[in-house]
Amino acid sequence: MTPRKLEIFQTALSLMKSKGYANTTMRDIASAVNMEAASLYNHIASKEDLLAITCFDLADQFEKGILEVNDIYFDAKEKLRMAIEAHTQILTTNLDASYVFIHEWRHLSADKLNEFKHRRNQYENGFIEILKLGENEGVFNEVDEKFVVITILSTLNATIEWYKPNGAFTPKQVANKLSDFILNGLLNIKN
Amino acid sequence: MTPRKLEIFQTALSLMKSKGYANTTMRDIASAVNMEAASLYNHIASKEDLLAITCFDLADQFEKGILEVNDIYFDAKEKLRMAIEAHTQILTTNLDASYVFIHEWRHLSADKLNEFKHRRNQYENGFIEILKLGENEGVFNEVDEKFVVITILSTLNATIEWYKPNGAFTPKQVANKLSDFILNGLLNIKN
DNA sequence: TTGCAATACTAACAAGCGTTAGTTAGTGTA
DNA sequence: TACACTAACTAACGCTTGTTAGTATTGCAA
Repeated sequence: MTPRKLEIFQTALSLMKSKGYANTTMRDIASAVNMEAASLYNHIASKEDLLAITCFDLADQFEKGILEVNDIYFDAKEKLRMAIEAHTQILTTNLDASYVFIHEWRHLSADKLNEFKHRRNQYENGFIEILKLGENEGVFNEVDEKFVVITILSTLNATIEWYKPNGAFTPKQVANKLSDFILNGLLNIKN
Repeated sequence: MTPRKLEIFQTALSLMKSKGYANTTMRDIASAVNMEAASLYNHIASKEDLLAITCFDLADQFEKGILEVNDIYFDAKEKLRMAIEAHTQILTTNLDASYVFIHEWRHLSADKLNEFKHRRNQYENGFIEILKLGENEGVFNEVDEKFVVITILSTLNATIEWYKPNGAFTPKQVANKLSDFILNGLLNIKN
């Protein structure tokens, strides 16, 4: 990844974050990096590559995170906190890419779309494993795992809608807020 | 709204749900209702109208819901449950429209986009009102309200990713699951 | 029965799209 | 000096898009 290619990716992701994939043209991206649209093709193969490489690179990171958590022996509560922290770390350190990943993946072409969905399913299964462990331990409430895992991931992904890299919270602090919310809920324990 | 116009809207929303707004062409919609693209313009003014009318109609419903909840005297816990139920009712009884509302609103043109964001902010403020009430009552944990309201709404909106109208749960049951999750969290109280 | 409004059609336009072809200037290497 | 490589350019292609103009058909109201 040459510096110029990196610049193109970062610029493209930033544009796609604010305007969406479909509304971001190659000419938009080109003019944002001061070149002609045709010149982009010296660096990337196609517009879809920008999306696909971004999506699958992040998918790699997410998978690596959940696999590491599930490879280690810990109780479910601790595992869930670790998985949440890993997820949050990736989101907050790749804000634009994460935004595109979460909102624009359905613009992938058919075969890549299938692969993407399959890998997302596997990732969800990693969380379901933790939930089941917690239920066996008696630590988590018995839940509809599919419902809960979608809910948890939506909760985590909401981070990209408000997080500012130089704002009040470190990624670790965000992860703790999210873990507390997911584990304890909104109610004050006294009540 | 004539029957034919209704059919066009429902068909368009269904297509936009599966393919996205940008990838759904007027010719797609037309052929799905067995007419030519040009004929659609006897019923609707533009492609964006399909999106805008859908978004603002749902916005009306959401606003009405939160206003009713906040106009009634109740404790915060009950109010939050009511707001969650109202939100879930609208989502589950307008699945395609809700999907488009949640995922495609950013394709609105500039001025409508501003109005949309403004109204979404007002809706969030309705929830923040409940959160503050709950903190004053000592019932809710002290929280960063902006963080929590975005998190809650993301949690609620995740419903459209899995809910099936003729599936196992009524809207009311879904609302209860969501309320329980948001209020109590995942942890078994015994622990 | 006439006339009008609603609804469909065919044909086409202007704009914008991603991408390719062919070329050129600059840079480092044999 | 000669060559190859990189990265930029101009020009254009083929296609799709939302939309408009103009016209035909239909069914109800007068």
